[in-house]
Amino acid sequence: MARIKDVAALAGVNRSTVSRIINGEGKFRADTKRKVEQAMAELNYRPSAIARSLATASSNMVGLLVTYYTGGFFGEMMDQVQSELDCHHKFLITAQGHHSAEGEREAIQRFHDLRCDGYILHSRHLSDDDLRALAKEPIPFVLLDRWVEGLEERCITFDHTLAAKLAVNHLIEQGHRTIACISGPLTRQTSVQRYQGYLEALEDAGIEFDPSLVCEGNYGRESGVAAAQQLLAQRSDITALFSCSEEMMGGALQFFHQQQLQVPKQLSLTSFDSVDLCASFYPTVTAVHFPISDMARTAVAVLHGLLSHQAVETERHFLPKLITRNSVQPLTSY
Amino acid sequence: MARIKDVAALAGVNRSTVSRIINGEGKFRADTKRKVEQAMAELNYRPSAIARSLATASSNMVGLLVTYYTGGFFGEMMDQVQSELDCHHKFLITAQGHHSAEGEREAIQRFHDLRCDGYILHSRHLSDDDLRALAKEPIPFVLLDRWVEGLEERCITFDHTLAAKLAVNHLIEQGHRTIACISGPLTRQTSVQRYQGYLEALEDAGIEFDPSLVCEGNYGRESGVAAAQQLLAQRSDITALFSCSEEMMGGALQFFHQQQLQVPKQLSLTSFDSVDLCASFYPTVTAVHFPISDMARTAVAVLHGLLSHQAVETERHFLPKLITRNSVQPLTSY
DNA sequence: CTGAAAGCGCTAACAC
DNA sequence: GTGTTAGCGCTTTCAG
Repeated sequence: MARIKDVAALAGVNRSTVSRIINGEGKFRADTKRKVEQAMAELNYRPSAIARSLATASSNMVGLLVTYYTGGFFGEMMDQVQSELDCHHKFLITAQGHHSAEGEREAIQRFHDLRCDGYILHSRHLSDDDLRALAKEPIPFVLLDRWVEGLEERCITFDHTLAAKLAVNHLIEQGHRTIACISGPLTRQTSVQRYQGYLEALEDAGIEFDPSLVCEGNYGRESGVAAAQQLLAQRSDITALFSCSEEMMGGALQFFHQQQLQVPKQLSLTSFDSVDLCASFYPTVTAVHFPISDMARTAVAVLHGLLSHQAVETERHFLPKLITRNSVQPLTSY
Repeated sequence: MARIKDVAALAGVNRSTVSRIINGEGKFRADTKRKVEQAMAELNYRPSAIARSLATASSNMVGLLVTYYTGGFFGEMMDQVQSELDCHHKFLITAQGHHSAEGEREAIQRFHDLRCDGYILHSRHLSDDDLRALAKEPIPFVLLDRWVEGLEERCITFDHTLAAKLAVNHLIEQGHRTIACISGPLTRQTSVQRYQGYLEALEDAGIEFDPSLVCEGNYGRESGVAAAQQLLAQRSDITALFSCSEEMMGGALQFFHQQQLQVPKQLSLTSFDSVDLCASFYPTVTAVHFPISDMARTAVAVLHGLLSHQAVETERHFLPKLITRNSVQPLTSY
């Protein structure tokens, strides 16, 4: 593997000249430049990002922490982050948090060991205090889909409560009163927010809350079928259901099909959705879209601002949008 | 950020002693070790992977090239690769090929710039010759789900032809004769192999091939609905259908639902499947499982063997397995 | 506009 | 067992 000194030797110049030409710093005699470029081509020279990192104290790497790789959600996120990073000629390092604070800590440790310039954290298990402590360290980071007091500038957030409200309101507007809810794990901040939205929508409409109408899932498909089964067993009078994740909705829908339940004729459905899975169900399911792509892109922009010490003017808070499909029917038409 | 020399100074020893202790090389006085460890803890010291890479000429990074991040397939692959790599204390770098030879080349270039120790390539667009040329370079790599002559040792392969045959045979065994096929893009080696399996199954059973029974998709869900629509329009006598990807099967199934077509009563279905999407459909779809997880893990093992110059005894060729679900019915029962 | 020389943080002979 | 001394491949003052 050719090194800069080989190029310099072949071109008959000093290493620093080659370095400057590579980095486009200053002016050079056209002749010098030509010779150097020719030498680089001839030797098939590519500067070592590693050596460069050491010399510049900047690795050009960005760490992305996610909870898990499986499922479409993470891929979407990563896709956006990588594309944006490509524009800034930065490398992406990923690590999963393995569903524990310890795992997330280890992942960040790896980023640190690699001397990443900054991190994008989709952290679900580190506490607000952990994060605030991390913010005292010199490495900048942004938080994706998380709000931590005192770290507002680094938070890319989404209004989960409003989103859930939108989805549930849509059912209420269609005349539904007995609305079930499959929530996410209530140990997670965003799950609680979504659940909260469900509650608020009911309250706003003057519908009394009934705990037998809610079932806690774990965001996975299997938990969706289990929840649907349990809910229907508990309450045969349910006319509508709201799921806090698309996977759980998929599971629920599968169960309803098995039961020969007609959607939306006998049961109206709305859901959360981040990767448009709801568009692929039958029937297609009306859902609030969680704009993870936009948020991921914004995260990179904000981090880039932090890294280059420039203020970034982007909106950090995202609002939900309801996408109407074929899973909801007015109650009156029964 | 503390450096090794700070630790050495605080512990009152030489840098190389600290280095040796970190890397567990040789013996040290218990006392020295204690002092050093204490100093490291006190300074919150973490060795710089970058400096270490430069000094050892080994980055401990492995590059993973994939075609695209979206969808569950890649996540599954990455999950396995990362876990295995974790065991060997290696870092994972990923890049997507963006569906072009140029994109794949760029991705590999990035790995090279970062001085990755080795690559795992899920390459779909580089030619066999490109790959053979790459094999002449000093950086070792393995090919995931690809067979290239002359590179057998580095190829982790799957018998796509046999897999498709299994899926189609299953339909034939149930008495079906008019079997449609939604193929993948026939520009891809593995797509062709799957299609080939369909043809061979027909031939073995003495069923004449009819081009109006096949439609080429692009592996995406949308192309599945389009293909299903087209096939049904062309041939109303189809009794069974085989899809070369789970996403396309999902699309097709959605279309069949819209058409009120009963599966498997009026139409039997089999599919390829890598992330068990077929288990989440309604009805669940009988499918041949593409063991991407096992293959990904094997890829790491083989690459690790290459990196440590040890022969690896693992089976590099994977065989399909049919997973029977609820989408197939004997033809006689019509 | 280009060269000389020091240094980024670590490891690896080689001494002692 | 531990210290000394060179690098690894690049950038970056500082001269000229």
